[in-house]
This record gives sequence, C-alpha cells and structure tokens, in this order.
Amino acid sequence: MAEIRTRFAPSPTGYLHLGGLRTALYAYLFAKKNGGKFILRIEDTDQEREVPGAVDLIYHSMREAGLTYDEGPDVGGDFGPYIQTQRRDLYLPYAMQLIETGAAYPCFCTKEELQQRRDAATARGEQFKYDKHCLHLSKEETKKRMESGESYVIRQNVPLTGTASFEDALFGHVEVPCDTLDDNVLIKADGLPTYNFANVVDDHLMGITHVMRGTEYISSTPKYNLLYEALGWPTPTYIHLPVVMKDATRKLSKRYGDPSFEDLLAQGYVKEAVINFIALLGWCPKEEREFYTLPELVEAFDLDGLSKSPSIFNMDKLVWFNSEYIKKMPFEDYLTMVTPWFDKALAGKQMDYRRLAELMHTRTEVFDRVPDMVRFLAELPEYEVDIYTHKKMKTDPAISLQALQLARPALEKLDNFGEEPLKECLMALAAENGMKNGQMMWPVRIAISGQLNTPGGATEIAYLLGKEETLCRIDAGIAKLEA
RNA sequence: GGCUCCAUGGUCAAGCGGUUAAGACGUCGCCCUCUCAAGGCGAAAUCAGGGGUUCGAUUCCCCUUGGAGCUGCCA
Repeated sequence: MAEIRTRFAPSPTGYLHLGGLRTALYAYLFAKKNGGKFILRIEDTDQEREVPGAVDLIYHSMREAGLTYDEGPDVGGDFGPYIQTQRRDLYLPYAMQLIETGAAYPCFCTKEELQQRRDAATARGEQFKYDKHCLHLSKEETKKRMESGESYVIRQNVPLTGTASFEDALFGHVEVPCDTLDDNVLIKADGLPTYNFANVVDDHLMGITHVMRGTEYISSTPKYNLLYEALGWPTPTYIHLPVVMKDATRKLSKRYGDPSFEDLLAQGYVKEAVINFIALLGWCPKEEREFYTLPELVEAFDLDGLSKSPSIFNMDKLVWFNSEYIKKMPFEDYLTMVTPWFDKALAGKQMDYRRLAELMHTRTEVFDRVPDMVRFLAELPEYEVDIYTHKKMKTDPAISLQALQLARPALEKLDNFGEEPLKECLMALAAENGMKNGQMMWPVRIAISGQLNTPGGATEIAYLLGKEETLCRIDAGIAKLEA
C-alpha cells in the first residue's frame, strides 16, 4: 500500500485560527497514525489578501502546537516548492492541457462586466451564472486575442447536464447536478491559479493521498473531481471536517473577536490543554478517556470517531481542561510559569512566591486570571464594612471589631510569624474568648485582604503579608469598624 | 432563491434495531473546611416533529422543521 500523505494548506491571511488548527491536527494525527507523511503547503495565490508576516506566524503556531511537518516551505522536501506563488509557472501547462481537451477555455470577460451582470441578475432576483460566452468564441479569435496580450482568465468548462460526485470517507457519496455548477476561474488574469485549480494540481503533484479540509469545500469538491478526471489523475480520498462554531449559528472567527491559538497561549492557556480539548471537539476516542498527549492522540486517532455535525467551541470546558493540566503540572514547572503573572500584580513586593504558588496551584484556571487574584497582597483594596458580616461564620461588625482588637496585640507579640504559630495564636485567642474559630478567622482575613475570597485563609495571608503589613491592615480594619 | 450537508441534555458526546439512552464540562445540592478553590458524594437535564419499514425504532427510509456550507479572477 502506498504511503499515506496528508497536508495542511492554509492561506497566509493572518493568525492560525482554532478551526484551522483542528484541521491541521487531524491531518497530522491521521498521517502519523498510519505511518505516513504530513505536509505543510502555503496557499498564497490571493496576493491581495495576504498579510505580511502571516507565513511566519503559521510556522510558529505549528511548532507551538507540536504539529511537526515532514515537508514544508521551511523544512524542504522532495515535492517543493511548498509555497504556491513559488510554483506559479507549474499550473499554466495543465490549464492549457485542459483547454486542449475542452475541459477548460479562455475567457476575456472583465471583472467589471461580470460584476454588472451579476448585479443585474441579483436585481432581477436571479442567480447569476456565467453563460459560457467565451466558450463559443472561434479558435482563431481566441488565439488572436490571447497573443495580442489581452487580459484573460481560464475557466473550467463544466458540463451542462449530468451530475458530478465524489466519495467522502466521512460523508459518503456526495452528488450534485452539473447545471447548478458555475464555470469557475482556474487561472486568474494575474497568471496565478485560484484555489480551485492550485489545490488539485498541487495535491496531485505532491502525492497527497488523503485530503482533509473543512466542509466549506464539500460543495465544490465534485467540480474538483471533474478536473482530476480531465487530467487523467486518480482522485485522493476526501475527508471533510465539520466547522468549529462559536455558538449555534456563528462560525468561530477572528472577526467576532474569538481568540486564535496564539491568543490563547498568550492568555495563559497551556498548549497541551488546548490541543487536547481541540482534538475532542468533533472527534471521540474509542475508549472512555479524555486526557491525551499528542503522541497518545496519534495512537488513538481513527476516522470513525469523527463527527459529522459542527461543534460549538465550549470555552468553559477549555478552561476546565486548562486547570486540570495546570494541577497536574509538577510544582516547579508551575512556579516557573506563574512567576511572571505574579510579577504583574506584585512587582517590587517582597513576597514568598513559592508559598504563594503552592496556594495558587489548585486555584489557577487560566494564568491571566492570576494577577487579579493576588493583587490584594500588594495593596489593600477598598472594601465595604458589610463584608465582615458572614452568616455561616456568625460574624457581624461588632464581633469583627472585637476579634480584631483581640488579634492586634496578640499578633504583635508573636515573634514567629509562620503559619502554624499564627494559627495556634488565633485559635487560642478565639477559644479563650468564647468565640468560634470563624468569628476570629473571618474578620482577620477580611481585614488583611479586604476581599471576600482569597487564595488561602487568614493565617496563610498573614504569613505572606508579614507582621508589619498585617498589623497595619488590622489597624485599618479596626478604624473602619469603629467609624 | 438554488444546490449540498447536518440533527441525542445548555455544551462536547457514546450509541451503529431490543440499553435503566454512557461519560465529560457546566448547573444545583451535600460533605470537607480559618474564606474561595481543590477533593469526595449525589441530583436535575437529551433522542426536533410527523409519517413509514419492522415483532420492535434514538438507530433504516421519506417529508416537515431547524441549523450550517457553497453560490467570487477568496480560500
């Protein structure tokens, strides 16, 4: 059996979006699972839409994701070049061959003319379809106009009757009536091929055996098969992948401000978590399991786990995956990763980062949420007195004031400001004064943190703050409660 | 509008003619607890509707409905 070759063929129009990443991931997994090759090809035939730097962004994202390709623009290979504009001269001969056999024809209609006719058709409430006007030009006239340097395109000559079809490994047989198909442009006036043509030619020339791409291509694939047939080439196996949605009706897209892969990494998502989550979005493994490393995904991947319907990108679940990955991370790794996020809120403060990291490790869902969670350590936030009142802790402003007034001198006398001594001190104080633990701990924690929820209890916070700052904040609390 | 595709809880989804219709996220309880998390236990929640086929449909077929994609000298 021939070696399996799949490819990921993005256009350099910006960052790598999550739908694209998933398509790339599946193509990678399928190739690797079957001992085949995974290829990266840059489809930059639309010069107008190209965004400078986008190609490098794609390389970068692919590396970050761990999707190493066996062949590609920056790694080479036997089927290069892997950038379509660098292959520009390759396409025309095939187009000419198509013209010879009648499967294509030159067209001299200008964009403007076409647009007018399209608009007119729309105004009449009709669907515009190219009328094969230039197909009926005489050979002589065509030849003369081409040689005179007149601008022209080459169009696919789709039959007016019959049907075109293809077999999809996921969707099965897909067939469309030819009369609903338009004569697409194969070679543009600038000499570059359109996606419709470049794709067919390159997939064939590069020996791609399995074409994996989004379902947006499903309706034009029958037309591509017509091209393969006309060229006498074997068709690849098609596997169209459903799109990733933002919600029930909208596709995930940068236009709506949805994050790209790089955005997620910048926000503090762990790349392994993103890959893991993406993999399970539209594909389900055979076994009852949800945590997979990339190599494990390769091992587990199979086509019949693929879903046919679009799936909604569930941010909540990504967050959950991310927090799970963070929790499983060795502590030292976590400390390294979280340190810059601590710095954002605590820069310049003397703080036991290691202890803070211990407290934060199971509380971190996404790294960019860390600064807001620890900022109170740098500066006591403004807070309302009513947060001293907590029903379950049985506290109110009066009890809180009493607790703080008791705690203040006791803590001042405490030489060892470690968590254990702090705890013993405050607990003992509560017991001596007939208070419940919560009636002592809650007010102290509120006074020294100024907020309802904190990553750690009163003693941990007091330790992190240190004696001086703790006493200072308790004083502020007392003043606030007395006011 | 035309063509194509899709349809199990709020979301991701298992299921591939006979099941108490898995599991996960989220939600809601309870436990633990110096707050919040984490952890443990538990609960609610799904086969879009209508026709067939069949002894029997979530599962196969048709229609309706809903959604998506395509309908560019974009990919």
